Amino acid sequence: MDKPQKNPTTSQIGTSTPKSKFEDSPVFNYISNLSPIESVKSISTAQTFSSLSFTSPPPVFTSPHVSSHRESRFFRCHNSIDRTKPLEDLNGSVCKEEVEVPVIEDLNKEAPLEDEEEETSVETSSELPQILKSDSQTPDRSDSPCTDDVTVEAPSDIPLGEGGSSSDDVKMGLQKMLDVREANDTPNCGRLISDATELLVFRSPNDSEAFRCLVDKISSSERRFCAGVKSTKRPDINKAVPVNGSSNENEPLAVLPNESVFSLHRGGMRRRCLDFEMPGKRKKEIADDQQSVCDNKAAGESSSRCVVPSIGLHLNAVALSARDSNINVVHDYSISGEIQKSFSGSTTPIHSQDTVQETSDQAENEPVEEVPRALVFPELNTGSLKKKKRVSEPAGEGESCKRCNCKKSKCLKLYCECFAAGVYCIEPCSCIDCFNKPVHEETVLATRKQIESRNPLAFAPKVIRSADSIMEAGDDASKTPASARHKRGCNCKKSNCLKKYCECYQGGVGCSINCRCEGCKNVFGRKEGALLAIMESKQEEDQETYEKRRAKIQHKIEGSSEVEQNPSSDQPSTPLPPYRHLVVHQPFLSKNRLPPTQFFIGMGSSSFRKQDSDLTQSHNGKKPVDPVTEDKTEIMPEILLNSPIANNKAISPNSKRVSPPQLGSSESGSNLRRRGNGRKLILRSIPAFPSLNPNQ
DNA sequence: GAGTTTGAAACT
DNA sequence: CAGTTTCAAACTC
Repeated sequence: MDKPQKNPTTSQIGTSTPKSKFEDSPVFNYISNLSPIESVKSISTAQTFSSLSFTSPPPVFTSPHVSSHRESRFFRCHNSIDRTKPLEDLNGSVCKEEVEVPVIEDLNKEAPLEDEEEETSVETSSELPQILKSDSQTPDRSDSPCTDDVTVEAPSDIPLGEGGSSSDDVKMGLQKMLDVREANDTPNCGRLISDATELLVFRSPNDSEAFRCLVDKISSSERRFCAGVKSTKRPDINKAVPVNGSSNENEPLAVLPNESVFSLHRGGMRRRCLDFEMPGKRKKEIADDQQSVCDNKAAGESSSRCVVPSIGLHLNAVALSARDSNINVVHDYSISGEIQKSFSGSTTPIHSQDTVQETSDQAENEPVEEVPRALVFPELNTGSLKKKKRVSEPAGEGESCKRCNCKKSKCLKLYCECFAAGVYCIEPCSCIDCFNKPVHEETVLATRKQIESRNPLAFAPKVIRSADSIMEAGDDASKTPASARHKRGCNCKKSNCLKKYCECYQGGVGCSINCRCEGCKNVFGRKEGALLAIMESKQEEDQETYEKRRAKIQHKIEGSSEVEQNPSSDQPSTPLPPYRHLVVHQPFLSKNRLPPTQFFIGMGSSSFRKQDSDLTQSHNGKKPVDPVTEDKTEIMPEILLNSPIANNKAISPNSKRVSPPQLGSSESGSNLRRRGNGRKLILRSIPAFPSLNPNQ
């Protein structure tokens, strides 16, 4: 992996522009082949999401893993990019902007270190970076949409973690950086955050909102280290390092974190939940103990925004949260959860590590952090159930951090949003008799397995987004980044797909052939078949013709859209999800890559979906084209043009349940590819699954 | 906040 | 596979 990656890394490092070169390069192709992930970076992020969206089969909470991966990815990307510089800089100058650095600073800040501590801190700082790196790497490997990133990071990481000498150098560099940062403390954090966010944004254009959330999280990376680390690891790390013994520390630290991270990513879901909880209680305690500035920030930030937790976990959640929301509210837990994820990875592994470090740490000082997560959870659990009803945020917003209100399902069925999202219930949940907690991990896993046995895609994101358009670039780089659609489609009869009752609408995607809805007026895209013809023609046509059509369609749409939509008049009436307008823009996207935000938009737009649906319809012929849809067809073309969207076709149009991704996925993917460029996207996402496990 | 509506999930 | 029931979110008042 590393070798091939390097090239990409360099290119990546360069910036977005280099990417194209990359992609073209044989090496890139080779890499892409290796991993399901697509090459395009900007898209890649999106892809990652999409891919992530599919829950990996792993016994553990797959979905969570995914999420964690994603997050990590973002980090990675960041890190990778910045990282290269920083590493170099370490020797001499320090790069402020790098994400990692900020983290380090935070750590230092948070926990003033004594002489011994300083060493530890140094190590810890190194560790942290390593962790980040590792995170990025590992996930990349598995998920690898960001293979490039991974490759980039890999080199840096290796030396840090493994090589003793290198580690020393790294430490030195880190310290320097820390020192510098300390000088700049607050400002740096801001910068770092902003920088990080920017980087992230650039890299992962996919879901604007989701992205934001991610970004926030990333920005919160500081938090993670501060709060999350504090709560879970941080203290441990700081203390643990010394405990372990200076000499040995290096290796263990480097190694463990990485591993843990990996495992976490893969197994992450659970932890994530844990993390969430952690934040609630632990943060405070930790904050008290350590007083870290970071915490303060975290607190302030925590209010922040988004919670992407679910995102990671489930695309659905992400999509939903992002879109619907408006979500400004971020739950602390979400952040913490992320943090934990990043660090903690799989529960067991994490624990082991943590426990080790913690034990040492505990011996020295703070017991609080010591407490094993499991322990923590229980408490949280007990309190959580009732405590809070949903926080001020309407449930919807909170989606990012899922909160449920289950009374009879014990949060062990898909009725439970938390469970469905692959996350544990947390305090904010108002569920009763909740079993979706770390304490009942076994039960949760068993139940999950059961459900998955019934429907392998049960925990996969409901809304599948494909970012490939770019990949397909062959068609048009400009094309919409990705289309999204509901995996199964909706079955709305009364809501006209204009309310959140409709999962398609809720997910911010248009209805597709897969939908069995009646009177569909989905603002994001009505289900219709007419588009097929267009699609086909589109494929046939040269890009130029394609674009021409697009322009025409757009014009038509612009003019007609209101009229057509009018039937519903819904658009106006129903608040459009944030993406909507974005979607509109997409069509316009030219070959030039869209800014991240744009991609986002595109992703969100359901319209693309329709294309897929249309195509599928033509093939399947399942649903007769609705009269309404026909009207829409005009609109659809835009979408079609824009979206290379992958089709779910993997999913049987009729069947409610999606065929298992794994088996079908590849096939479906092939099928998709056959049909059109757009379809590829879906398939790719599927491949990601396997990767997760193996990496572990 | 309580009650109703809605559609997915689960069950038969 | 289709129909029914259960469930919890979304929505309304």
